Amino acid sequence: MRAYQRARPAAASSAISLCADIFPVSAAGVEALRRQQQPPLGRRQGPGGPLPSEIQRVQQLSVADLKSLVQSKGWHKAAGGDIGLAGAGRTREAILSDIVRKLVLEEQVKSSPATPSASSFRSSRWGRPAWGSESSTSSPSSGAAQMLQWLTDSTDLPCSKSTRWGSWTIPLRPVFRYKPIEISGEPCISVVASHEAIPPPDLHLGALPACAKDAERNVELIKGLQVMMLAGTGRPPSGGSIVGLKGRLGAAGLREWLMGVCTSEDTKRLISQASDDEVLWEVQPNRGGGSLTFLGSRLQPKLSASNTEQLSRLSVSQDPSWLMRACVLPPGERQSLVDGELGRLQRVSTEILGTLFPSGWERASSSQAESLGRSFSVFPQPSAVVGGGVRVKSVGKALWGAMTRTGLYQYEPTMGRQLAAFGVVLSRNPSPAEMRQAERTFSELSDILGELGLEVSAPGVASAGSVVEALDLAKKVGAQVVVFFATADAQGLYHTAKRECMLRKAPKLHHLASQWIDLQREKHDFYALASIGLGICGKLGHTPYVLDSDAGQKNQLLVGMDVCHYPDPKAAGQMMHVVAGHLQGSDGGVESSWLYAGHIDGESIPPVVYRTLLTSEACSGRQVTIHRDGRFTDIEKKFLAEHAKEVGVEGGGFTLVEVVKHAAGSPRLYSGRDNAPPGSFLRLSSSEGLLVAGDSRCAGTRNPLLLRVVEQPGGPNVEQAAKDIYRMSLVTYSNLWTKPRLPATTRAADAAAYFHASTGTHAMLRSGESSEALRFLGRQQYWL
DNA sequence: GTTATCACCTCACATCGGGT
DNA sequence: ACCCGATGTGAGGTGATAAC
Repeated sequence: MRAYQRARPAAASSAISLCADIFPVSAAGVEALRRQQQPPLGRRQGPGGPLPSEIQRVQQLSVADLKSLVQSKGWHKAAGGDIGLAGAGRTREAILSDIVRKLVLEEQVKSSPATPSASSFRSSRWGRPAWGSESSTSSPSSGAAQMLQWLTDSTDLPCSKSTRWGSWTIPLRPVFRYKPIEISGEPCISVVASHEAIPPPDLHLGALPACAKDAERNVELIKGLQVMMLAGTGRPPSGGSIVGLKGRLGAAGLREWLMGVCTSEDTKRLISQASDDEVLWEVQPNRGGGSLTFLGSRLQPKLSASNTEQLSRLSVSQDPSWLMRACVLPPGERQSLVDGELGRLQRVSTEILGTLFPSGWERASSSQAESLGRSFSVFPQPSAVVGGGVRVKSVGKALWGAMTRTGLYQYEPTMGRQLAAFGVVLSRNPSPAEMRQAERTFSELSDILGELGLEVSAPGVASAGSVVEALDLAKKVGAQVVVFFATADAQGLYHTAKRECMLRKAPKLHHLASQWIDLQREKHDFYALASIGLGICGKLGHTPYVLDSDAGQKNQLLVGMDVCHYPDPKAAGQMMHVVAGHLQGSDGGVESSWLYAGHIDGESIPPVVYRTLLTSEACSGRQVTIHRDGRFTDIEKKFLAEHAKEVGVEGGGFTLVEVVKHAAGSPRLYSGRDNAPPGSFLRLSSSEGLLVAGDSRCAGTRNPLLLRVVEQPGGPNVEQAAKDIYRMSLVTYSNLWTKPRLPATTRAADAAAYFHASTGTHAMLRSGESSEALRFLGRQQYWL
């Protein structure tokens, strides 16, 4: 009791403390560095010599060499420069630091936005959609970010960890990327850390028994293996893939032939030294050209995702995902890595770091003063509402328990609680064991649906040799949902089954609902079955739960839009576009979903699509927010501004929100040393922000979404937009136990577009000669 | 059953520089 | 002004895993 009383105020008062891998820089410091710019060099240095290599060279020089370099460049005090060569504190380290600073500044001048020759900013992925401020073409701290990037890239970073693979220890080297970013106009630097695997020198084909001793036996397994070719002196390794086995070096004439072919002296020496049983491989270079012959010991297997599986088949390691897992960075580790690198930079170039961060570098965090600290917030998690208006947590056992006690929020009125289900094993000749397994799963699933308040009527599980046969049986019994049990010989029928169900009507439904269950997978436990059951409810058009209303957002329409392009099955070589639109209320309840298939000029969603979806009936007197997967084009913005007036949208305009899934390396958000909780938000400007959504418990650091609100009449409100998106991320009928990262709006649009493309139904919806089609697809969530 | 995490691969596309 | 290859970048797909 005492402990409870003590603990509670503490928990309530200490609102979660958030921070991000974003570091405010001193505006004065950035400006000072800019002013120090020297006049551009008379001659332009070759583009092939990026600064890092220059710094790398300089770092190896002796004190004497460093001093003479300073003198030759005219940087020493005697020549009017600002680098002292002697006196107190003028250690090698100090002089080196000054030289590095000079080199960095020189390079910055060459590619600064003011210099016409600069191209790196325009082509940079950060050049155009500048973070934090869309209006400015280049944020004030972009030069600072580049400077830090050069400093980091100029050193071979020590490997921070390693992973075991077979008998090798593979070092993992940290990689850092710096970007300019603004928080409420304050210049900052964001840092994103990742890892890359460095193949050790002794890891080569000659050292893999399967590719050396047993090479002849494994040729077929080894063909296609991606390798790096260690060419002669100076040349960087280039990539290629194994196309065949040439033979052993000792075979008649091979050594002499290879000696004659090779030009590099180094290579010739290696060949003459190699033993007779060294294997020679034919390699097809990725660059093109004819295949080349290499010594096994001069070929390193690529440590890449696609290659690890093939390597694992060579029985070096049984686990092909070792690399991926080793590279995952838990939040605490990621923070330490970033801290360590900034600390290292401070030692390498005290002056630059000191100018950018006069009072030491510190993460932007919610505990900071003024606008910086207030830019962080955590949205409260809304409750879910189930049958009888009961409110519960929107995820997991609580939600399940509430739905089983008081029923779903709404059973589709036309259907009520009755459900005709049909189970069928897809196999010409199912084994008794397979039938038993299917029957048991089907009955468990029926029980689950019963718990959700549905009165399931179902004949026993049948079997059918084809999808059509199965659906004819389903039709006879008036089934509204078909559960397919797939045996080994039905694996390829998934898309056919989905397509046929989509195209068939069912009693009281737009289309037949379907569920695919793979009998080859291990038995479905309660968690899986509960998710399947919930999914079936969504596919039937029921509304299992909605969200508790958000004060102030009473009458809102949320729209998700997604555009995909796919090859047109009717016109070879042409692309067709699939636009999916998804309308729901602010409580998450589905209102309707639409699909457009046809050709599109550019990336713009055709006006006819918006005109059909966003009618006056749907929009009049409501606030309407459109979530777009990707960017709105200018044409769309212009059209929507006009259209909003026509349909009488509240507030005079649509709220347009761009949801960017993979904003190249979004800086991560934390709560202390842990992942930031879902609902965490960092406001970057009036129109941009980073949002953490989803509650997956992966080991890694969560990747926030980048949200951008397009300018609008009432002024953009990125906070409200982020709140809506967080709320919508809590609405899923496909899984009871975890929440996705994306809002239901764009997720539904995305999934629907993918569904049609993968089943081929996007082309079939076009009737007759028409090259395009716009269809209303009802409220059933067939894409689940 | 679904979900996100990591790096890399491939493909498509834009842009740049060096020519003519 | 135009072409062409080189270069760089983005999007989307890949696979194992653990959690509920």
